[in-house]
Amino acid sequence: MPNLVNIVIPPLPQAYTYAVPEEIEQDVEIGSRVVVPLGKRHAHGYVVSKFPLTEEREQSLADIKLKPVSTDGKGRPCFSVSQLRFFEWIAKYYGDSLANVIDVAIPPIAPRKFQRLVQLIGLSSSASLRGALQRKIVERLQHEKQPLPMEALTREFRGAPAAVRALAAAQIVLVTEAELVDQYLPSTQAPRWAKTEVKLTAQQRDALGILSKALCAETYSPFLLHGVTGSGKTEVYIEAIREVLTLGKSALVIVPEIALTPQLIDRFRVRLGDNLAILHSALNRRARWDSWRALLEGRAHVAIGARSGIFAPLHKLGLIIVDEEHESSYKQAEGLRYHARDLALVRGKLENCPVVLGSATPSLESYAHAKAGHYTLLNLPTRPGSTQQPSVEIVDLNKIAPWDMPTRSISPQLQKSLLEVIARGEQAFLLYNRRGFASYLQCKNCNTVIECPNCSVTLTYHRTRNELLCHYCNLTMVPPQFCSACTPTEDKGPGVLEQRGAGTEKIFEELAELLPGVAIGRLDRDSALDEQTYRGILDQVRDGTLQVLVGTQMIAKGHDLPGVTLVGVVDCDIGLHIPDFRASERAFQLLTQAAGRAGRGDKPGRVILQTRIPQHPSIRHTAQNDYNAFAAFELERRVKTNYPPQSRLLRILASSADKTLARDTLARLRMQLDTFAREEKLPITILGPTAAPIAKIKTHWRAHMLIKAAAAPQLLRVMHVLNQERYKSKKVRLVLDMDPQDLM
DNA sequence: CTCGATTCCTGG
DNA sequence: CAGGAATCGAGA
Repeated sequence: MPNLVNIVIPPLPQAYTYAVPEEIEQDVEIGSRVVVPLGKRHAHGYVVSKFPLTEEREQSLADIKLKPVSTDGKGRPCFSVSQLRFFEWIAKYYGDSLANVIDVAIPPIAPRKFQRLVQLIGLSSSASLRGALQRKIVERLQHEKQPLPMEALTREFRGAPAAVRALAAAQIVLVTEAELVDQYLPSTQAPRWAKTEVKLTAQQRDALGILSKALCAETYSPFLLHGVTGSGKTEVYIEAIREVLTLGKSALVIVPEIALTPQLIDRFRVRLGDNLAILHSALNRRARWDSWRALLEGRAHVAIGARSGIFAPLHKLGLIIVDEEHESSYKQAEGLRYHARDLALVRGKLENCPVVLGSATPSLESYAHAKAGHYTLLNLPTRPGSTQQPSVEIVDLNKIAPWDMPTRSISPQLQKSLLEVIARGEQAFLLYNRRGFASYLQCKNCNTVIECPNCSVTLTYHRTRNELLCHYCNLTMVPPQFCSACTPTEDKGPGVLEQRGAGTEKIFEELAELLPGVAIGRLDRDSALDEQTYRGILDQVRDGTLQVLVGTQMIAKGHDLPGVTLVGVVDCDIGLHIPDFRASERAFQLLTQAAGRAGRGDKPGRVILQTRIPQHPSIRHTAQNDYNAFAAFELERRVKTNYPPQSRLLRILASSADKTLARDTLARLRMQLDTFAREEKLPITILGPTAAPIAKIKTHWRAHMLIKAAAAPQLLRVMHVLNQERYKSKKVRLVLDMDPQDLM
């Protein structure tokens, strides 16, 4: 009787049963990547279960003809059994297929690449060398300690292959075949600034002490490390990881994509050695696959990765760290909408290991868990050494007459501080969380605002490109001079379009006017097109080439630039008036993180918050540097309104090219769910359907519905019902988003 | 009625 | 997803 296996073949949602030929029995394990005949072709799949063919199985499989699996190569597993349990949990929780989870979790395999290496073996009495070329090659090899790739020799000397062949025949050189390992290789030498040994502060030692106990225990234990900006959370992480490694276990570190820089990696590598695998979407295919295999084969014991790093194949996981746990970018915004921080906790539970969530501004979800005693709270309330938290001043824009403003957006107070900072040779960050030059163009005559033809948003004017740009579908157009919506009138002529609302480009211009001769830079998605330019701009701040940097939220994230002593938030109110229950929380996090960029060196930092609502909790508590007060206030509001963390949410987003179909579909589903909830006595609240805040994106009309429940299991039952309906109409796309972050 | 295009459906 | 079957619809 042959053994059978269930194979998942992404993107096909279900599993298929195949027979295992006896010859390759040992090569087919859970997690093995196999080749299977599927219809008239061959496909790649993963083994997800293995079982013998019994009588009853034969019955249930009676109407299908079993085909055999085969392996390509060794058939080593791509993931472990415990990872499979994790994948199954994810599939169930997010209402997706196991196949899709595996597809998202496993990096695409890269074909192995080999290179020929040439090394010197025989003694090179020059007498035995024939020709100048052979002599040159031998000379070249003598200067190298390590074997040289054939490719390099060929590049250097024309006709090298033939000469090497001759040298090999004469036993002077040895040519070997080696697999080309294309892993991430940061600077091999420790960078100047990276300290190999660090003395922990008393606070850091205390936090580490509590963690240490848990590291030995082999049980799930979640921690919330609440450390103010600049308090040195990374040092605690690194020391904890070192302990994990001495226990013979492995550790996983998740950081936001934007923080996963060569600098950070060097910092870890200097202290942890080459034991490190990096998982990063910017790595090429082979490098990513190589990191994966290094972990799988136990050659590396620490993984650092962005969101998708949570799937890393570590053995004997002893610690999971999620840095900046409040970052909403940990939630995948499309496809499998998983939350890496939430999954870190799930994985910790499945693997029986501690999980550390770190942040200066914890999410309310994590704060609530800590407060309820579900997580152990670790505090780093101050910066190490003599470094102080910056002093914060709120500037109430209501109290300043427009004619007293040095420029439209810069207050006298901010101007004064900027001038002082520049005079002292220090640097300033200005946060303005909006791209472009003008948010929209409006007709002076008829007040029509230019909107994107595909999306229900205004087009932003970008002056450096001289284009109107849609931030949702990337449509660009040449800005028209006059309004096309109204007919020109006798007295006024055609409708003139006015620029309204500012963006970073506008603030940049105001600064240039205000501070002639000062080197000002801009950091936003438009100026930092790729990793390179992004690093470049920050390096210019680091080396003092730039004195003032204006930018979007990009400038608020994690940089440690000692020269920056002033942070100005040009308009704190952006983002506070959007229809999202997390608006206040996000604003507080952004403001506090931005403020945290100031005064990280020896010089004291200063923060200026410009606002028209100075009494707003997000702004007030940022100014007082009081996370706990803000969190307590906001949590109470969430309790009153029954939003997370008080409740759990499931969002159902419908979109369709037809203007009413999306909403009608949801209305029908709502009736169905109402009935279901009544019959099953399911305590849920359904909000909507309503048009989504952005009613149209890329010509598709959007409607949504929110389901609230006290706990996840109720939402999972709803999800199950909806999944039946999900693919019934091709004209409407239904997205089920568990624990949504984005409600737009 | 026919041919090519388009949609639908299945795969072990 | 890919391949084949079923269905559609324009042209003869």
